[in-house]
Amino acid sequence: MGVSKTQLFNDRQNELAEVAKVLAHPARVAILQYISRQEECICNDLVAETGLAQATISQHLSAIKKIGLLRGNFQGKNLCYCIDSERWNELQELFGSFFQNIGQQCCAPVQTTSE
Amino acid sequence: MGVSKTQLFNDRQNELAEVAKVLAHPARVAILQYISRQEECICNDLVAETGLAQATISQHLSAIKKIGLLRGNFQGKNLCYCIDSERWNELQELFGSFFQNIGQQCCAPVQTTSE
DNA sequence: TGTTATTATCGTAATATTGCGATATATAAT
DNA sequence: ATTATATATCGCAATATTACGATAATAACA
Repeated sequence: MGVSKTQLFNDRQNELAEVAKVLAHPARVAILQYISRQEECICNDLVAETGLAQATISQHLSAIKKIGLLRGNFQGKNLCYCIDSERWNELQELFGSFFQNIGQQCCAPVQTTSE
Repeated sequence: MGVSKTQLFNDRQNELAEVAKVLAHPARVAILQYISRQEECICNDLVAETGLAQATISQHLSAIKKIGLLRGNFQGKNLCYCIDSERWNELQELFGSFFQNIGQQCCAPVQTTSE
């Protein structure tokens, strides 16, 4: 098989999983962190920074782009990447409320008093 | 290849990716949400709830367990699952600060004034 | 002990991901 | 147009994930 049965789950669950999949590789985590640190966005410094091949970095970038997190624009001669901050906030909210909601309910102390 | 080069990244990046990998499937997202909703933890209701086979659910549970999020104890006759709330808070913090840190820096408005 | 119900593990097939070299595309400068 | 540099895409091999049926292990009860 190997195919996730996404139709069994709701949109929110599928979106959260989709985004988590992008964060599920340390290279992409590192790329996001690196891009955010740069005043001027970057290009293929990521190759030097991470030690991965250029083709591999490009692939990771396109995964990040696929969920709407990456913006690229030319600044003089270089193509500079940049995180879409609006989308970032959206995802922060998505994950934030996910952790919050479950955290509030999980392992609530069992009342052994009246039963 | 197909092997992630984790040695190129730091522990925090690898842990975040490891956890994200667990959240990267809607079934596991749904399982976490379902478990947290139940007063009494659950057993194989997840099979009925999700429509996945029992073996598949068990696999997903073991992925959740692998990152320390699952506790199981016998309550009467049934094995009942429960989220480890201490670990949950830890991961909430991990993701929270990840989103926060990048959110603060990303796409900072370029100062075109003095340059 | 034997039965029933629940959960875990094994084996396997289908599909997805990771990584990279090679190559194509795109942009800026010559 | 040509060259140099940066980025994207293709094709492939290795590995990982997903799903499930079959089967084993576990626990409560008769």
